[in-house]
Amino acid sequence: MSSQVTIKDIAKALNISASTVSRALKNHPDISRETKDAVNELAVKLRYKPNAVALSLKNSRTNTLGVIIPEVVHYFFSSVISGIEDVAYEAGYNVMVCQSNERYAREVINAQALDSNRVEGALISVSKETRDFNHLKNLEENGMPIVFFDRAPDGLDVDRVIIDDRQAAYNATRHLIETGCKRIAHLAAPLTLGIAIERFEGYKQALKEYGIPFNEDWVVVADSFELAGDATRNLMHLPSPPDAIFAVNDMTAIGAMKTLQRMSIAVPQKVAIIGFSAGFFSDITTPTLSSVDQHGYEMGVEAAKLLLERIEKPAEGKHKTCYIDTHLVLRESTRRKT
Amino acid sequence: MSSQVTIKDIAKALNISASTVSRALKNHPDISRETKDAVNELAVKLRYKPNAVALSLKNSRTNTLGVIIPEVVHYFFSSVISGIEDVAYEAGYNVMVCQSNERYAREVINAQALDSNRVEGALISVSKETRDFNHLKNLEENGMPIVFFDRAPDGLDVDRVIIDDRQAAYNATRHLIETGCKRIAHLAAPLTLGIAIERFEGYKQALKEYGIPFNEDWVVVADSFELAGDATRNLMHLPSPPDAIFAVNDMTAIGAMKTLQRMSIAVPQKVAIIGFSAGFFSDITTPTLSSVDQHGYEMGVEAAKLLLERIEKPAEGKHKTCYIDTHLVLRESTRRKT
DNA sequence: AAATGTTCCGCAATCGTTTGCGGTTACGTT
DNA sequence: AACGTAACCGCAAACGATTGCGGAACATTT
Repeated sequence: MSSQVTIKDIAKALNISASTVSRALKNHPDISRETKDAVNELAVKLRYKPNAVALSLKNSRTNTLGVIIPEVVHYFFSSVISGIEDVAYEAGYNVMVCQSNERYAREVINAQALDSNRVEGALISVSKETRDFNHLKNLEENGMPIVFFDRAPDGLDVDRVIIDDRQAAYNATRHLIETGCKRIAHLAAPLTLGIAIERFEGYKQALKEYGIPFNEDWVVVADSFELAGDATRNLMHLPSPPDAIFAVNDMTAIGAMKTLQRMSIAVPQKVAIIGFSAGFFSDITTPTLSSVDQHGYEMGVEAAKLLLERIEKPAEGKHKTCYIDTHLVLRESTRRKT
Repeated sequence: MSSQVTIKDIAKALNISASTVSRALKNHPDISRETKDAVNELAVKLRYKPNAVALSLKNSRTNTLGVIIPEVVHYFFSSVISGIEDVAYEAGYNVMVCQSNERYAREVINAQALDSNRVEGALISVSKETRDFNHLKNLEENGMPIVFFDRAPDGLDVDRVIIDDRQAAYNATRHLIETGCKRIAHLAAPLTLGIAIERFEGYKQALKEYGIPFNEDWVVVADSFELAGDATRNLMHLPSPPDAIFAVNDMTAIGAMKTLQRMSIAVPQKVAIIGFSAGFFSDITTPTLSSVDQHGYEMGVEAAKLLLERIEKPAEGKHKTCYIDTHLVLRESTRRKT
């Protein structure tokens, strides 16, 4: 019952050797028509399925891609997974998804699991906690192709598919400026994350280019719905409160928006808000949220493609950085250009 | 470089047999202290990692759980995955996630993939298209333990972890009634899905018990943000428009809410709305959305636990249905009790 | 001195599949 | 009658790790 049908079972039942069965199933010319027919008939009758595990061992090819992401429950990351899955599926690969839950320790274990399971390549977005990349370097030194997406380790020569965070942040900030905002706050992510720094830099760059003085008080580390509440309240109680907020991600932006509404501050008239990610809930808030679309699905597709490329012909020296286009999705939480 | 270190490599380097290396690594008493030390030292030096594929073949245990879900990009499903992952991880299992994308054909392929990869058990939520369950029955007949969650095949004796959809729908509808609504519409999912029927039944039952006549015109099949728009407009243009809407899921509820706002109909004063799922975006709408919390994470945890139980001691005859508690999350889109 | 025990290690089979090589028929050719 | 040649098929090794069994070398006991 519980034991799966093997090639040997078929062989035994037909009184032939396992090799013959194997060849018959692959339509090898050495095997006679009758034998093939008999084998095939019995195979479907017994519901024979090749044992992928045995094949993996034999071929040293698992046909599996590994993925390590911080958390599936974010629209952006699950979009990426969708993109990865579609490409992998098309190419005959399976996908093994691991979550780090934004924990470094768990990420290390995940990396080991991928290693032990001999996945043929890994797609990785590092956790917020991760500062040391040795577990990932080891992976690569062991010969595992890796493509990083969205969050890549800084200062390492690796393949990565990312967005131009600085540019995107610049664009978002510029839009606020161009729609008349002058006192622009930034809710940032912990500056351990490379992308957090990039976005912060883009923000500063836009201010600079438009001759708006940078005000330290208007930059607060707050990168979640919950944290945005306090941060926003504090900002609005400053002697000189901001008239716009650029948030490092959508949930933070929404947290800020909700708080402003509770304080009866009109969005976008008094304070404009722009987020980052364009998770689809940016569509459902009132007012709807302007945001930077990161195109998660696309990113997943490109990352998986690049990884498959690396698996086919490994490491031809140079590592590659692939940029995914972003674009501003302008909705109701920012003002219109005049 | 690219080839992984095996037990044989260690054996060769130390001029001992593979068996000895294996035993040394497992601290077998037959092996002398010195040999063990030598082996262990070399093992860490060479970064030896046991080949999980070879182990799987030997033990006929892959230590992997398979999951088939409609789409990861829904908060509910990704929550479930999180729950599953945490339990699996704790028990030393890996998780292989497949998406059906709500397509029957893809679900069949997914099932085959799980079969071929010899996962030790499967956690499945069927697609909207799926009417024929033979691919899943085959799996089970081949000895693969399966636990269904949320969406289980109707009329089949299987293990499942679900919510009491009828009761939950009843509760939601009752709440509308008790807060003074009298003309309650229902935006339903296609009635191919068992859970759609159950929710519809719960809705009707509440009406009946409170002596409110059932009005066919107020039940519309619409189960997405987009579909909710038209449905809601049509409903509100009826000679006798509803004063409340019970939607089969949150996105639909939000679609309805957005549409009402665009029609300048006050929520919840003119029309109250309650959704189903309590995805966390129910928190971010304005007004915030009342909903039925399905506890996705919990469901994942329970489903994984049940599956592990079945894997340990298989099919002791009876199949089990495990109900996850739901509860009403009352927020601003419904009226308050008086 | 012989028997017994102890310590340590290797042989070989196993999991399921593939594949090079060789072997067995049957048939046709000279 | 002897040989060549297709046409079919099986043996065995390999992938990496585990494990029952047996064996060599040495120490201890009688």
